[in-house]
Amino acid sequence: MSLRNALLGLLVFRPGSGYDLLKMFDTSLGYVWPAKQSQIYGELTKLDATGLIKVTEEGPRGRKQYSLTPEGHAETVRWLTESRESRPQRNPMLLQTFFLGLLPREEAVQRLLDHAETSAKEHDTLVALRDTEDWDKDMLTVCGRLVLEHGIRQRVLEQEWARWAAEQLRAGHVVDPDGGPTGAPGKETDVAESSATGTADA
Amino acid sequence: MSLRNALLGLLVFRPGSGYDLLKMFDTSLGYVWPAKQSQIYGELTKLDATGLIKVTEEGPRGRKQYSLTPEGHAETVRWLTESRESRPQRNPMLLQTFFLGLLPREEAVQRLLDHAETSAKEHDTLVALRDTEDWDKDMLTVCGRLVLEHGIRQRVLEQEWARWAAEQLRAGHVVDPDGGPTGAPGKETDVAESSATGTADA
DNA sequence: CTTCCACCTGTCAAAGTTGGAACGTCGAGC
DNA sequence: GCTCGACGTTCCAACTTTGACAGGTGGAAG
Repeated sequence: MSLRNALLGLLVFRPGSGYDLLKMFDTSLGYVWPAKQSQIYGELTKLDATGLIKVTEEGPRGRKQYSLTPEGHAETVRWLTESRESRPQRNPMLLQTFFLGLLPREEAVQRLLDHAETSAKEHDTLVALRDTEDWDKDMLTVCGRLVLEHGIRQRVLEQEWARWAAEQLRAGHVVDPDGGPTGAPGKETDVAESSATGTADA
Repeated sequence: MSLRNALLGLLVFRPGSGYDLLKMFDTSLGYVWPAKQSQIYGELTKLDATGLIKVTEEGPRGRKQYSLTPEGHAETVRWLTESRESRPQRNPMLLQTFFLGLLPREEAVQRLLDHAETSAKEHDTLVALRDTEDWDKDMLTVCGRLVLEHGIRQRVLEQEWARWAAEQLRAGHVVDPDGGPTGAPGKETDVAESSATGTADA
């Protein structure tokens, strides 16, 4: 339901075609709300039908420029005001982490360190972006920066956490079914045979 | 595609019925990978058909206890080893933040502070959980703790970021179309009229 | 002995997402 | 004059997720 709001949000600032919007998703908004071309065009058609946006201009290559209608603007503000239902987010990386005990210990540690490194690279990319001179020319100025900063902090967190977690595993804080901490460099460090529930986060 | 792996992962530790698995999702795994009952039962049927799991016991109330087959175990390990495609995650909160400039300034600030408070509450819940005595009785010991720790750190980040962001907005680091920083307590602090791209993160 | 709750499964429609194919056009450069 | 890349749209099949409905059983408490 939020792709719809993302599109409306972008159209508040300036009218644009499906292609324009697609570009914005690819270069920026997509970092917090990915969307494919097929989905965007489809949603635009629906929004047009609903009357939240309308075609205000038709360009050369069959280009259709959409603009927000007053209803569309109202809907956007309503959406921003609406209370967010904070549902847990899917996180493939944490899901895997949950079951990392099934891998040999060194392999598990490596997985975590890889994550740290990936995050470090992403971090650098985002920082470079933040420090770009012409930022203000291309981006939603203020709030875009807030979101970008979140991304940067997030990457720092991922790095620190992953290294900490790797250390935990490496240090042998692994408890086998019988309870004692294991130091064995054995093949498979299958953890927690006896119980199958865990707790995590979003 | 990962619900499948989540189910397999849980079944590695002990056989269980759809109902058992549902419980685990509700109380723990669901924090990193939410799933509804209808989805779980459906997926179990499919996994059974594929031969990755099989019914090893039928209980009183039509209960079907599933266990991993060797193929299922192999698949789980394969999945853990497989490289993760780090696709950006959807984040409704950041999506809204992106467009927060459409709200009157004080309202926007309040949105951010609300987020901080929500995160603080979640943080406390997770910390309480971490410090629970009988943790090891109910949870996947080691890796579950790693994931839990991630959740805790994440909540700290959210709080700090949200307060920082609120401060940024409040401090009037808002640039109007003409470029100058705005201090006006005006009705609508519509930001960034002139440009419609932003950059964010996952 | 009845009632209620926890247990336990199944199915379905609707919506959201993914990934890809297909098709046409304008402009720049060779 | 041709080609190629960027522009620009539409459609579709497959899969995932959500939310609800529908139904049946065992045991404990009153």
